[in-house]
Order: sequence, then C-alpha cells, then structure tokens
Amino acid sequence: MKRNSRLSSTLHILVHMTETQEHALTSEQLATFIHTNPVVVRRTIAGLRDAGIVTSSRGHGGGWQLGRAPEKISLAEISAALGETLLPFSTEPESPGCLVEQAVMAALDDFRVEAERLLAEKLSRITLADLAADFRRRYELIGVTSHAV
Amino acid sequence: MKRNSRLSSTLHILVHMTETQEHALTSEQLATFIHTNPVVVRRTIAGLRDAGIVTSSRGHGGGWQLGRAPEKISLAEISAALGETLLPFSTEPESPGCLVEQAVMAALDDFRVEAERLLAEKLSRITLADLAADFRRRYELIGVTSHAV
DNA sequence: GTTTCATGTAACTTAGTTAGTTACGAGTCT
DNA sequence: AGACTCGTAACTAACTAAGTTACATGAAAC
Repeated sequence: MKRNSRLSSTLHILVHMTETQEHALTSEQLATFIHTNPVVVRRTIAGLRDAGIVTSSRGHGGGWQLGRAPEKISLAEISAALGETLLPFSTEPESPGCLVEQAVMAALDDFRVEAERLLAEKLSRITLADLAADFRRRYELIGVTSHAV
Repeated sequence: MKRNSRLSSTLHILVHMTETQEHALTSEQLATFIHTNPVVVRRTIAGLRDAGIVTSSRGHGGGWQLGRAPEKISLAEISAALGETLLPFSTEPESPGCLVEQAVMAALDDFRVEAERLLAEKLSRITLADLAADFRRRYELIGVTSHAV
C-alpha cells in the first residue's frame, strides 16, 4: 500500500467484500488484494467497523463482511470513518494575536468549512453499490479480474 | 512554520507585502512574520515569482514586492503557484489490470477532477485585496498588529 | 572597484508521519 | 484441546518536509 492511498485501498477492499457477501473475508485475503499486510488492513478498517460499515468476527470462518447493503454505504461515510481529511491545509494559528494571521485564517476557515460541506455532499451521492456495478460492467466486457500482479 | 501550513504562511506574508507596497521586504523580514528561516521563505515563494505574483530584487534595498495589484491576485493562483494539491488522495494504480481497482479509480478520479474544478473556482473569487481589507478592518477595531510572540 | 546587502540554490540535518512487521492476547468454531 | 482469526501494542523502516549551512551571483552605495 502506497502513501495517501488509504481511501482507494479501502474502497478496493470493500468492493471485493460487496462481491463476496455470502461469506467473510479474512484480513489475510484482503491484504493480498491491496498488496499489504493483514495488520495494516485491520488497523486501517477498524474505524469502518466502529461506523457499522463492516463487521468483523473472530475464530474459524471469521473475517470481515459488509455491515449493511452496499446501496446504503456512501463514500462520504467511508472517508469519514477512515478519519481522512478532505482538505489538506491547516487553519491553526501560529502567532495568536497577529491580526494579519487572524484575517488569513478567517478567510481560509470559511473556505474550508464550505468546501468540506460541498465535497462531503458530492461523496455522499456515490455508494459502494455504484462502484460494484461499475466493476461488474467492466468484468462482463473483459472477463478477467487479474490479481496476478 | 508548521507542517501543511504553506498556504496560510504564504498568505500571511503576502498580506504584509500588500500593506507595504511602497518598498521591498527582505526574506529575513518575511521569515520573522511566520517564525521561520529566510531560506525557507525564498524556497516557498519561489514559485510565486515564476507566476508573476511577486517580484524579487537583489542587493541593497532589494527584497520582495507584489508583482501586481492585490485585487488581481486570487487565492487560486497562489495555491497553484505553491504547487499545492487541493485534494489529498492519490488515484495512481497499484495493481494495473485489476478491474476492481479500475472501477474504484475511475470513480475517484471523476470526483477528484470535478472537486478540484469546484474548489479552484471558489478560491479564484477570493483575492489578496479581500484579505488585506479584512486585516485593516480588524486593525481599526483593535489597533495593534502584535508580532510580539 | 571594493564593500555591503540581498537573492538563488545546492547539500545536508532534523523531525514528524505512516506503512510495515513482529508478537501475543483474546475470542470462536470444530 | 486445537486451529483459526481478530485486536492491539511495540518496534522498525521509509518517506516527506522543514530547517540549516554554505556559497555563488547580482545590485546598490560609497
């Protein structure tokens, strides 16, 4: 797993889980999908479990499954559950009391709040079911999944 | 200068330059505003010079000045000149050939492109003059700039 | 022309973040 | 009881970005 690809890696995992809803997938299996380590998977999607997006079970036959129908899981929820920030810049003051900084931060903060609302709204319109449907469309066209690499 | 605060730090600097348009400010002076090193300042705003947002001159009385009127400098330009990415996530493939990944990346990329367009549009409506005006408003209310800390 | 001041930039150091790994405890099914 | 799997702490490695040092280049003052 490369840097800054937690969202895409997680979506990758979740689409696989959508395609395999009849049984659980282990961290080990999920890890191979995104070429990483089982522990990294568990750590990464722990937040999704807390958000009810996935469930995990221990022991024989255990593993991970979707917590609810993929139509009811939006990318906005997933991103939030991962603790990802939609915007990269900070608005924490470094010179409290400096009026220049206050003016800058006020403008930036206004922008950030509105931008985040906007992005979240956009992401909330895309569901896991949409991604899975697109995958199936591609699959029917080409006919191979190829996790060979 | 803290991490991930390049945009806010640069804006801080630029507002100071807006308020001091009659003469140039040295990297040394700019560095004290954002509590950092002159070299870091030069490195950070080098891109702004290439974009014509600021000009620099060497030697006695040299330093940095705005390249054009603050009304004509938008935050979108500044952000772009800094080389900042508006969105933090990557859409580079890790398993080329995997159809699941292709579906995920396609959705994410669509979102990213539209989101970036949207954010840039928003940022292009805020100019340096707006920030400077807000600073002056705050200054008239309180009466101190305070770079003491 | 020499001195002084300032940028431009390369090279190195330091600090912080995150993925990756190892290890082991705690449930759960057969 | 034994096999299996998650949960999590602790550590290591890799990467990124800020900070620093050093010095060359250019411009103004004298």
